[in-house]
Amino acid sequence: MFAARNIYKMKGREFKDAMYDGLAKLLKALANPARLEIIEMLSQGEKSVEGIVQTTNLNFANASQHLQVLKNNNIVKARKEKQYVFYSLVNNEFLSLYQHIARYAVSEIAELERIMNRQRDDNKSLNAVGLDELETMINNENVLLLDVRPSAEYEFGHITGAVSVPMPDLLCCLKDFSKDKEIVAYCRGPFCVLADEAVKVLSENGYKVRRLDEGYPEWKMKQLESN
Amino acid sequence: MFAARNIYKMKGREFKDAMYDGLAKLLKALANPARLEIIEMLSQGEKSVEGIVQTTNLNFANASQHLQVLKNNNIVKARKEKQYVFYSLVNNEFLSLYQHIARYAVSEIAELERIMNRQRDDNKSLNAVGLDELETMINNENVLLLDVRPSAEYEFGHITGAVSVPMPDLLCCLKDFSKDKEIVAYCRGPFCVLADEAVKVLSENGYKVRRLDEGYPEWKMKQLESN
DNA sequence: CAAGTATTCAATAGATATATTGAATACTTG
DNA sequence: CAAGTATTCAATATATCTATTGAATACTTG
Repeated sequence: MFAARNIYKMKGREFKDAMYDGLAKLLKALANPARLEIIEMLSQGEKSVEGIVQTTNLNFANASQHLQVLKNNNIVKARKEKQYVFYSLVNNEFLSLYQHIARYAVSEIAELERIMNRQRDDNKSLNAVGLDELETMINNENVLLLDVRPSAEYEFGHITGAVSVPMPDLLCCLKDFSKDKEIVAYCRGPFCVLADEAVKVLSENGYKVRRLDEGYPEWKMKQLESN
Repeated sequence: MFAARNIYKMKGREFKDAMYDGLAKLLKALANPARLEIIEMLSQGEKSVEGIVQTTNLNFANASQHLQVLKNNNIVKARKEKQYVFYSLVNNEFLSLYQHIARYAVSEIAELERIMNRQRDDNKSLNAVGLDELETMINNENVLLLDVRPSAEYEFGHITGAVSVPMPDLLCCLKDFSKDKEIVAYCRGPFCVLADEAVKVLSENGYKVRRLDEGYPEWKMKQLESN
C-alpha cells in the first residue's frame, strides 16, 4: 500500500517504489475510457453529475463513482451549490498533460490514426483545419466560425469570434449562412463528432465547410501558452 | 474488444468508444510501477533483458512479460543481436510525453512532492540544481560535472563535458577532486537515487556538491527542443 | 551437434478494477 | 417538516491484471 511507505527514512529502493507507485496510481486513474470521456467533457467547463450523465453513456451511480476516482487522484475538483455538485478539472497543467497524451496517441498509434481517418472520411471532414491555419483565416476575415457544442459550453468559453449554433439547431432549421465565406465548424476536440456531423450536413447543402482539427480546449491552451 | 470495432462504418458513439478505448489501452500499459521503471531505464539507452533485470527488482520472466506489454503498445521496440534482445524506447515523442507525466506528478501531486523532499533531505541534496542553472554554471566554467551512472549508460550519451564516475568507483576510491570548483552530480532522472548518494558521500568528505534536479534524458530532450 | 545461455511461453492463483443494482444521504422547496 | 431531487454509498459478480513457477525455444560457441 502506498500510504504505508510513510516511514521516517527510506532506503533508495523504497523511495523509487513509492515514486513509481504514485505515478502508476495517477496513470491508473486515467487509464479508463469512461473517465477519459469525463475528462474531455469537463475540459469544456464545469458540469454537474447530471451534466456528465447527459453527455455520456453513463448512469448516475457509475458517473459518480468515476468522478470519485478522479477526485481522489487530484484530477478533478468538486464544488457544491444548492443540491448540485459541480465538477471541473483541477488546473490547466493537467489539461495540458491530457492534451499531450491525446495528441501523442492520435499521431503515434497507427490503429487510432486509422480509426480517426475513417471517421473523418465518412463525414466528409477529412480536410480539417489546424489551429494555425484557423488563425490565418480569422486574420483575413474570410471565415465564418461555428461553435456547434451545446450553448452552455459555448458560454463557459469559446473561440473569439465564433457563433454559437448547437447541433440540434443546425439540424432543425438550417440557417441561411453566407455562401461566400468558408465555414469552419468546431466542437469539443478531436474525439468529438459534432463538428463532423455539422460538416456533413452543411456540405450536403452546398456550403463550403471544413472542421477544426481540434476543439475549444486546445485553442484555449494554445492562447495561454502564447503569453 | 478493441479490434472488433473494425467495421466499415461507425456511428459517432462507436467512434468515440474506439478512440477512448485505444487511449485507455495506451495508458494502461503505462500504469504499472514496474513498467515505469523499465521505461526510465530504457530512456538511458537500449538494454537487453538482462540489463533490465540487473537494474530493477524484476526476474527474467517478469521483466520479459512487461517488455512484451510495452512492445505491444508501441512504447518500446526490440532489436535482436546474437542471442540478445535489445529493447529501447520507440522515439523521442514518447520520451517527451513520459517526462511531461513525471514532471506533472512530482509538481502537482502533494504526496509525491513530500516523498521526494524527504528523500532529498535525507541525502543532503535538497538544494538541487536545475537544468537552466547548470547551463549557466557550465558557461562560467566553475563546475565539475559528475555522471554517476554505470559507464555503459554514460557511453550511450551524457551531458557534454561530464566526467564518468560510476557510484561503485566513487565509493571505493574517493578521488581527489579539486575543492575549488563546485561539484554537480547527475544520474538517470529525478527518481534515481545515485546522485543523492553521491552528494551524501562527497559532502560528508568536505566537498561542495549538489545534485542535478533531473537526469541525462531530461537534458537530452531539452537540447533537442532548443533546436 | 552438444552444451550453454538469453529470452519467451504457458498456466495459475491472487489481487484489483468495473458495471450494476438497490438503498441511503443531503439538500431544497413548498 | 414532507416531498422531491441530486448525488453518493454498499454489495456483488465479472472481467482484467500481475507475479510466480517451471518448461520451452532460439541462438551461439566449441
